[in-house]
Amino acid sequence: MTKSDSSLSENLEDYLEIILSLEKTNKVARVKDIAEKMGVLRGSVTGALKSLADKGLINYEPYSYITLTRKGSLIAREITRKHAVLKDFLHNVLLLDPERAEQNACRMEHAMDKAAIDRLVQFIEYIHNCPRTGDDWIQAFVNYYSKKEYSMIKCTQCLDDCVARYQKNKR
Amino acid sequence: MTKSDSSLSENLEDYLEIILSLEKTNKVARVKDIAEKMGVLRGSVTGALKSLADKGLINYEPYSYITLTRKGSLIAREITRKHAVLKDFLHNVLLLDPERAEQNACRMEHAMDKAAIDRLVQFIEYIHNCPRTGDDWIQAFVNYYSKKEYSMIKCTQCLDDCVARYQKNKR
DNA sequence: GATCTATGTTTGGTATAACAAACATTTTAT
DNA sequence: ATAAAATGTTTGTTATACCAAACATAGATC
Repeated sequence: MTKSDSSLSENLEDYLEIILSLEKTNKVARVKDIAEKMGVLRGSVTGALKSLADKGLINYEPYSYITLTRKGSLIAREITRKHAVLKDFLHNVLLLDPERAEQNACRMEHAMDKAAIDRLVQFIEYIHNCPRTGDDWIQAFVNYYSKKEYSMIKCTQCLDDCVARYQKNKR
Repeated sequence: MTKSDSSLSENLEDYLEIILSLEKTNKVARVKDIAEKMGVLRGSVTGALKSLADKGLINYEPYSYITLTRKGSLIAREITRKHAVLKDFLHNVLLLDPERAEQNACRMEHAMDKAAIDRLVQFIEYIHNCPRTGDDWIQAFVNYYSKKEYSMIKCTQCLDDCVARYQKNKR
């Protein structure tokens, strides 16, 4: 495996991700649509496509449609998965608004390796499955961060509810 | 505020962060040390320093020592804070080993905006302060991710312990 | 089937960021 | 005080990635 195969720039990762999403909706990707989604001019896309083709990640012939190779598809799906996981965490756990979650996920997807993402997935799962946490615990986070002084007054009640819910679900 | 002021490349952010850390240990930063920490040759540093000086982020005269301006210091500390928060989360919450936590934090620090980091800080705090979670809950995450099948057998005991600990701390 | 329009490519130029190696300056040691 | 060593800078080249605008091709319309 040559260097150019293993190390993809963030930029080229973005191209792959976009090509995958276009493949899903349109079967194939077109330069015009890629340019639009990347926010660049069509001329800039051609260069990127040559680079991706060199690395064996897309099937590309000038003036023809673009599809991902097996290898390109694997990478594109990996990045798309990272994106989805991060957006889920930012929006549904940290409770950031959808736009901000999306913007941050777009950049973070290039910064985290597989081990970190995999562990984050397990962590999100843990929150949902552990009887001590769950969705209501996440919702209670709103009370925590939205108030200057966190009121611990309701903790007794909250803990009781948590235990009661567990007992109820156990049987 | 001109464009060059507000938008710093990840690369220049790294330089600022390194200059700050060198200032802390050596009062001033030297080209040689910056080059070493950045993993580039000395020649590459000079160009970056000119760029940072242009943006008013460092005090720089050829052949002289380098210090951060007020503005540069603010940005450098902001990035350093992001780095610390992320490393803490990756290592002490997701329980990634220190090296991997560090590597991921290095890249993520450029990807997350202030709102996302601030919310993450609150989330970490919430985990520590909420009676339903806390340090022992994080430790139990090890059991969750390290086993193929998560055993819910000990949940009753864990929940009881959690309640007992809360009652004990309350008085 | 020729023409027009949309789409894709090429070319020349810009900016960032690095290296290698020649060169300049500063500091250290004799 | 001078020579040597360490440190800092410059220059020319490379690679990525973009734009603008000229150019080429393909598809749609008449």
